[in-house]
Amino acid sequence: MGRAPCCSKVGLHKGPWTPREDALLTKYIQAHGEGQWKSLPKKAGLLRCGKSCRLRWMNYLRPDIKRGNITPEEDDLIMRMHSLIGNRWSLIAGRLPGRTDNEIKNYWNTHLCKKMRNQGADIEEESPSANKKKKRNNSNKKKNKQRKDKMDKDTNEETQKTKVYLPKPIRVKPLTLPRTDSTFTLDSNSASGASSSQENNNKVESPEGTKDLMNLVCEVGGENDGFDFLGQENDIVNESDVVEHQSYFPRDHSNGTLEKLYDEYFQLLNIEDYCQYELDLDYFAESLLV
DNA sequence: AAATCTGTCAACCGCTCTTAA
DNA sequence: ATTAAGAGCGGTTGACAGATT
Repeated sequence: MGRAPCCSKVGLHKGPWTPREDALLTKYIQAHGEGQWKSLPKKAGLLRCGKSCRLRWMNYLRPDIKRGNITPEEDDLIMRMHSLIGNRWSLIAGRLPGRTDNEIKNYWNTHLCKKMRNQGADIEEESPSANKKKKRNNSNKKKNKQRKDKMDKDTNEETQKTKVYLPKPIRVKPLTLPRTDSTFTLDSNSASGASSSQENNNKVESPEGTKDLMNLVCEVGGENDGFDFLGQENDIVNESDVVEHQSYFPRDHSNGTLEKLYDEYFQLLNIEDYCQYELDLDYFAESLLV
């Protein structure tokens, strides 16, 4: 539709947030709640666009944000989830209470991508942006100090907050194709999530691929109930959902898609580890179907 | 000690999806 | 049915810190 970017307004601040801005935003949201991002900056007395406010809140200021290193358990879950659904960072983050999609995405790009590559996975050698990063600007020591001071301050504030690890709500509807351009890596040979267009060979790009994923998600959800491979008696979805889901299933198994997904899914979740995540995956499926 | 390189991550951008008028 | 605003997502950028040369 060609709307102008929300941050295009003259006079709006961009770049790193100041402690004062953080305080204003936090105070406003604590008083009035989240939402109405468009009008929030004005009401809160911020010279920021709503989008920027939302991002700052979601990725940094929320009280339930979990700080600190990714644990090995989280690391493992991220890898498995990524193998399963690709770069759906918000979905993956939804499985890791207190973690943000941005954090997961960054973690993947900086740690796991490399790790997978070292393991011989079919990951691209280096993202285009990684090459560009090599040109650095090391000036502006003043900003260095400002940032450090701010981070120190934030850290102190963080430690004083009571952290409540609430699961992140997920906006996924099982009956619609979530994104027309969505791609899902379901090729277990690559065991990777393919983060760039260079890896399209490993992706299922068609809408059919999307359907496969949604079906797979339903399978996950029904598992504890002795799930039906065709999703016909999935206790989690409601009746009407089931009908529509069935219409998505490739009834013609001649191409073996469903069987392949099934195999890959259990390869990804080998029995030992799966026991560890069983409860979480069950919850995962339920939350997807909200 | 200075310059350069590399890793990290907050923030931005552009796009799609949802919803309401 | 159409349109526009709001919301959210994933990709990318760039500033900064620490490591290396």
